[in-house]
Amino acid sequence: MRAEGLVRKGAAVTTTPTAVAAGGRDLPHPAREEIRLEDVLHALSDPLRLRIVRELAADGGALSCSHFDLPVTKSTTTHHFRVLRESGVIRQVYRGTTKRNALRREELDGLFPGLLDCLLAAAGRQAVRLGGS
Amino acid sequence: MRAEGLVRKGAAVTTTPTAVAAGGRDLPHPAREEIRLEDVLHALSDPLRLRIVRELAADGGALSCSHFDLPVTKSTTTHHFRVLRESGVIRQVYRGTTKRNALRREELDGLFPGLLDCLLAAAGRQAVRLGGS
DNA sequence: GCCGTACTACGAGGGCTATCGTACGACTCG
DNA sequence: CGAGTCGTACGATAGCCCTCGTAGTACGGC
Repeated sequence: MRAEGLVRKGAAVTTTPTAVAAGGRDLPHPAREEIRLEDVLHALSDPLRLRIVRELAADGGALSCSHFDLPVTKSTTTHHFRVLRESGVIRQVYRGTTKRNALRREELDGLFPGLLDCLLAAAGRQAVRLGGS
Repeated sequence: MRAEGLVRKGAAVTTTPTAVAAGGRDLPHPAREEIRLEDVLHALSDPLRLRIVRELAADGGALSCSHFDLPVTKSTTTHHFRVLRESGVIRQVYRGTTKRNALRREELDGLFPGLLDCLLAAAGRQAVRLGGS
């Protein structure tokens, strides 16, 4: 399928980098005031994303994407991190070949005091209740 | 399929206030232990459902579906209430031609202490911040 | 018995989401 | 430079979700 849209791209093509994802490699984050509760709840309503957030909170620092051993492919992992970033839950910063992911804890606490701790506590309780660690 | 629709309580039913309450129509609710945090968060990630829950919490009692003036049709309203019920957020009981909707506050507080209050507070803060009521 | 009210069931449409595979770009180290 | 690692972009697929309209059921009152 896929018509032969690309013909040995490395050959005679101009190879202009288009700088779309190049350049400073900045990632779009919502401003603090733009974070919406519904988006945060939706982001955390996925088991995989909730697990990511729990691990980030447990570590307290910044972890790379590859640090997580998730039962999905890299593409899907990228997708989930993007959802978390665009909802304002985490902040992503490039650092060499890896990316550092960290909770936006202070901002979230400012917007919704106590919510993050309540959610993490609830998730932890449920994990214990369901036989998890 | 409806072979069990023969409940027909019209006869000499005990009319216990708590059990079958006011009708032969029972609605399926998840047991307390079956309530999952992800489902609750997903249920509350919809603006309409979050609004319903806020009104229920503000009233503190049981409100009928038709009490809410939502910008959707009745079918959609039914759908949203069903999502809230099946996720364990609210309890629905028939009473005559109407249905009473109430938060399952005690059970939720038992499972996830403080979570509901945090969520309601966060929703209230956001409503104020966004110029709403 | 009959009608109005309150809500449900079912089916359909349109959009979003989760997942994957493949191809590609950016960076580091030999 | 070349190879390897880390992550992204794009296309595709399947499934879920929100919405609606129509038709139907249960209850209460006339």
